[in-house]
Amino acid sequence: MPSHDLSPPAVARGGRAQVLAAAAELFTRDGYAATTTRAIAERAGIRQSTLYHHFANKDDILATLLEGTVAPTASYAERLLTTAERVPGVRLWALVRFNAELLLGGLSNLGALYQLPEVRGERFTEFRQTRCRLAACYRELIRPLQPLPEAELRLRGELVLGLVEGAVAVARGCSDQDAAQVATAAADAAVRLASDHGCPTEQLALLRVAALSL
Amino acid sequence: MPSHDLSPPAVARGGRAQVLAAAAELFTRDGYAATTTRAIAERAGIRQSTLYHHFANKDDILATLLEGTVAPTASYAERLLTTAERVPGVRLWALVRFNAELLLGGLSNLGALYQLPEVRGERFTEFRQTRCRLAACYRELIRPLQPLPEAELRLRGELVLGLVEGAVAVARGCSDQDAAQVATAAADAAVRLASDHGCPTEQLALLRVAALSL
DNA sequence: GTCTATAATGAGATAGAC
DNA sequence: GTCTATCTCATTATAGAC
Repeated sequence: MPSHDLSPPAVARGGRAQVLAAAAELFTRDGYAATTTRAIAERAGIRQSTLYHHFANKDDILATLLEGTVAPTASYAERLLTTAERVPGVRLWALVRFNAELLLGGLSNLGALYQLPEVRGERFTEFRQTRCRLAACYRELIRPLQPLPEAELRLRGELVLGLVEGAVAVARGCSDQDAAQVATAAADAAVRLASDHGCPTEQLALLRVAALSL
Repeated sequence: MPSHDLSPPAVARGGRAQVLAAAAELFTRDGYAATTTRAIAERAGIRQSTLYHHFANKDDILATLLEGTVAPTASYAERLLTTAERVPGVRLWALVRFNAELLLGGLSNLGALYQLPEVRGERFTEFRQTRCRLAACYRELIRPLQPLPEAELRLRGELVLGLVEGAVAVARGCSDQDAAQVATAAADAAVRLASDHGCPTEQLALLRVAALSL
């Protein structure tokens, strides 16, 4: 056999992907601590003990899930920073929209799990670092919208990031709003939040078009 | 003895108040499910089983805690609605500031617990209803800032409320920011978020003064 | 890679003396 | 109103056969 797995992430029956999907649904619906490994296994169509063939423990499942949502967003954000878009706000809108859609659009609202106390553990170092990289990108996209001392930029960046991750809670509350609408609303709100002078609806419409064609 | 307790909520040694304070700290630090009744009791200076003399069960402790933060805020909000303040935004600023300070300023950041899956249970009906009343107040304070169809007003209200409750997560991240600063920043952000045209820093300064003297 | 079986632990809650 | 003692049950994780 080769020294590195060559085909691990294929969607197999009862495989890793099934377990992750099941865990995502249950973690977001019932909470992490309240979700038992039995419940995950049952939903994935395997026995509880078989989980430990795919993952080292329960934390490992959560960490995999979180890294899976934050890593693509950070990559997207870093690519975004290399593009030459002159109009301030367009890239921020695009990033928030991307971020919110990824968090909301999947099978489950993984964003709500970012705040979990368990995430302070060691197994989640990589996740936290990637999220820091993402936060830095947010700051770079806010900066041209509003000149701000570094400390205040930091705070504003965290508020915007908090708004995005908090949008999942909103989506839960408004049952008749679908994910795309909430993601768009979050992107609008983020741009408004970023700058002191806000952003009127007409200008926002232009921003959206530009952002969607990035 | 009288038919109703006449002096139950006094801060007694090992009493209800001690238990609540201990639970608040542990719930916010370690999470609800991960906090054991033993740990709460130990911190309150009593034995685990004695908890059940003060509360029916674990949920009962959490529900008491949550009702204790949302009820004063809803009362304040409803009083605010009866006052005659003409400048739009002043009352919204005041409410957000009050709300954020209460959530952040106590011993613990109870706002983070609002999103808990357990809160969907029956024991939390009263809490959820009070929070709905609070949300309605938020909408009434946003309305004069920005004319909006009812559905969009609803969404925007939820975003603002989410921002406030999410501010606790921000406060955790920025260790060098104290609660008052974050609360002020949240109030600023909320006013900016509420209206399409935002709110420049100078105008915000006037708003703050007016709000603080309400 | 999945299973059965079970170990090892710790949880919430109750009983009843003082 | 607090204690000691304990019940009952569910949990994570492991061992080892197939």
